[in-house]
Amino acid sequence: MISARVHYACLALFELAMRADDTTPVAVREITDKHNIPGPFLVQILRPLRAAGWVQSVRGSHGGYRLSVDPSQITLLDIAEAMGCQDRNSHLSETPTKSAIALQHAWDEANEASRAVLSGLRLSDMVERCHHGEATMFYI
Amino acid sequence: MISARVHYACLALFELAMRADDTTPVAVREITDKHNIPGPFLVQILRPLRAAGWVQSVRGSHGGYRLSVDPSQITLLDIAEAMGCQDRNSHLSETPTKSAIALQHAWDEANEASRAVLSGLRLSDMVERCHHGEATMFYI
DNA sequence: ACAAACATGATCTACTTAGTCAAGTATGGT
DNA sequence: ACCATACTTGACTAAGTAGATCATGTTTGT
Repeated sequence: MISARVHYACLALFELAMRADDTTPVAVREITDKHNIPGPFLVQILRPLRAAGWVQSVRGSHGGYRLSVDPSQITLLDIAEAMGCQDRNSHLSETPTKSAIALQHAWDEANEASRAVLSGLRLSDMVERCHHGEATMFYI
Repeated sequence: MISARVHYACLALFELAMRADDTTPVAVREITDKHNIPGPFLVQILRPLRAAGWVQSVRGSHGGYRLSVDPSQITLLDIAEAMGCQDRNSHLSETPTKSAIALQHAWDEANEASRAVLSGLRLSDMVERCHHGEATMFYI
């Protein structure tokens, strides 16, 4: 359900958010090293993030990336959707039966439930969680 | 998130559940015709359903399938899991960072939310929904 | 000029899903 | 006994996606 792209994108954004007070840009290399993200893969993941206006890139020597929005403005759902993953969640034909429609509603409900969770988690929340340790924050 | 296999499996089980009072088995052909399921594909979908003990097969002429459990005993989550879909939901390496752990918790939460929806929908509920029409049952 | 670092587009491989096929086995009707 | 019907099993193919890599170009600081 969650692709590696989305996961890596989130890790990169966390990293940028955590270093947002420092004005010097963060090199791709620093992120891939710290989070074990396969080298040039992150580059193509950062593209949609830049297209979404969430990060800025600085070219040339000492270049890198910088967060360009407030971390409380982005949710995990936003990130997941920006990465343009394929959803094969519609199974309705042109002439769906009652069963198929009822079933599709069920899938939609389930999907909506997980989207609700992700849309409730902002980038700022996640950064806070990382700083406070994870022991007491999950109640599942 | 929901594969065609799971969708088809549910449709087949709906059909069997709706005709459970009739004791004559339902031929695969009848199900594929009614629900536009590609021919021999349903056959291999019925296999895990039989393995789970939810359907019985009758061989030979006038054979077919019959539901062998109470429809209130099976949930959509049960069906989805019985179809053995791949989950690529764990993104943790051997030495995960705090960020990766916090993020994985978020994915798990989202996943759990949708599982909760599916585990709340029993086969009997779905059959009822099909019979009553779908207008008033969803509140999203 | 040179090196560091981002930009872009093409490409490759492995895996999963969806769907098909063929040969075999069991059962009921004639 | 024979035959049509219908399930059983396992192998197989096709297409699409995710994950990852590479080569080449461009920008900027020293």
